[in-house]
Amino acid sequence: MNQHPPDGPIDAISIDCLIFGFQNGSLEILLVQHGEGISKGRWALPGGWIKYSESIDESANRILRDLTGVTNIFLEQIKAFGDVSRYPTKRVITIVYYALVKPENYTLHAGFTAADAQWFPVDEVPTLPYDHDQIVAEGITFLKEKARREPIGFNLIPKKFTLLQLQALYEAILGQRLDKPNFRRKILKMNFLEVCKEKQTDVSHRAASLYRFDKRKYERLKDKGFIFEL
Amino acid sequence: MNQHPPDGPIDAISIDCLIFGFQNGSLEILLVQHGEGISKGRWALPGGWIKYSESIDESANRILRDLTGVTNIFLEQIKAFGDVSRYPTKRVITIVYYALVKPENYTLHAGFTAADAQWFPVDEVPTLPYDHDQIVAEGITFLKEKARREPIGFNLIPKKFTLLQLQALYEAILGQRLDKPNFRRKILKMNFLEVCKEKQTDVSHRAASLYRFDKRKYERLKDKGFIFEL
DNA sequence: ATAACTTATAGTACATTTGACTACAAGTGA
DNA sequence: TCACTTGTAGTCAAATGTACTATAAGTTAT
Repeated sequence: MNQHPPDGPIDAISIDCLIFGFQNGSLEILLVQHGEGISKGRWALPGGWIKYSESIDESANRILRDLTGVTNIFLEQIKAFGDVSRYPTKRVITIVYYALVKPENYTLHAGFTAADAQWFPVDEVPTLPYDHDQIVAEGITFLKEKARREPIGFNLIPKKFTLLQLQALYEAILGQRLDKPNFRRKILKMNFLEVCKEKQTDVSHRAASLYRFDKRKYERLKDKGFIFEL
Repeated sequence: MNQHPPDGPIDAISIDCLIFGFQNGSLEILLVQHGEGISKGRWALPGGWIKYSESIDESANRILRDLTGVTNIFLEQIKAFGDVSRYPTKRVITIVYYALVKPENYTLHAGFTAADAQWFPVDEVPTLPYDHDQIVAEGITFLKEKARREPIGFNLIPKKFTLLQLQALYEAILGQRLDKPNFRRKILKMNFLEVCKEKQTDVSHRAASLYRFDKRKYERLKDKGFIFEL
């Protein structure tokens, strides 16, 4: 650990981030356009090198922060990708993280080697270089599974939301329609949603109640053996 | 990729293997005793370095094969572990794989830098060096989740098995008792088990039917949307 | 003001699944 | 033949899932 500068890169290992957002009723992914190097001009997953002085989790957080200005968000490792020829110029193994953010909270600003940064709906993602297509595909599968069994969806919508918004989110993630009354009943029965006093505004129909995800309640239930399952 | 000998090690990244077996009614893990180096004499997870010429999956398979003589088994990546100080002498990130094997099929032979290799019941695993305790703990959690939602348990028992054997396996993995008639009903209803004509032999009671896991049937069901769940 | 429309929210009825059981069958060995 | 062990089938109430219908509470057009 001493023969390297602590903030130097370990150039055999990189981090790539799958950043999911929910906008206009569909699930989106954040891509950056390379401003230099062999993939100049192409869209790819935001990524970077791990430094000697930081853990891989810290590294992922730093890279994401530098690319989006976002801190303190839901960020978790998926797995490592390490085919021999996945990266053209040398042997690089990459560790993939995914994050869930609310796009409206952030203004994108391309930094470092990125010429641009932009959201793409998951079904309109262009062909990506390296093995990023494979990473995106596996990441979406991973997210679907995860979202079904852990209440992570709340990271994608505003703090206060209507049940229909929540339902629309899950329909987008899972790729299937859900029955409205049944969805309401199921999710309310879980007992970790709290009704706000406020109601929806600026809608041209009956205003729906706003709800809030009560993380404490959820944690307490989980400790007692409750398992979220959509 | 050219400035390195293809079979040289990438010494910033290693592979560690969590090899699960089912024996004497309990879930066990394979450990090796280090024969040299700073951890000489201590038990730890079998692991090794990734070579420039092999993918990480191939690497895991090779390491496992060299340590156990086993090929062609269920082997899958869990995730990477990369805390800064997880390894004492230098910065090493490790990618962890897990495998499910039938211990009775293999004779352990310690190789390479290992002085010995031995099975330990999961609740009798000694304190391990590095972050291997954490890896084992996370790995067991991972296995529990996985076993509940994918029919991987069949890799731990003989091709032909009784329903009670299968139940005992799941009780060991999940760490809870299951009701016999209900377990039978549930698993048979899934329709991917096939009754063999044979029955159990050498038992001093009514012989149970032997069953076989029909992978083809399972795959067909899965394609139709069926989801295995314990 | 009222009708038409949209979404919210409540409720119903039926099928399926789960969980805790009981009962009986089929072997073994004393 | 009886006691004992394990295998296998079945029962029943409770909980859950699924496909609906119905009504409430607003908005907008007439």
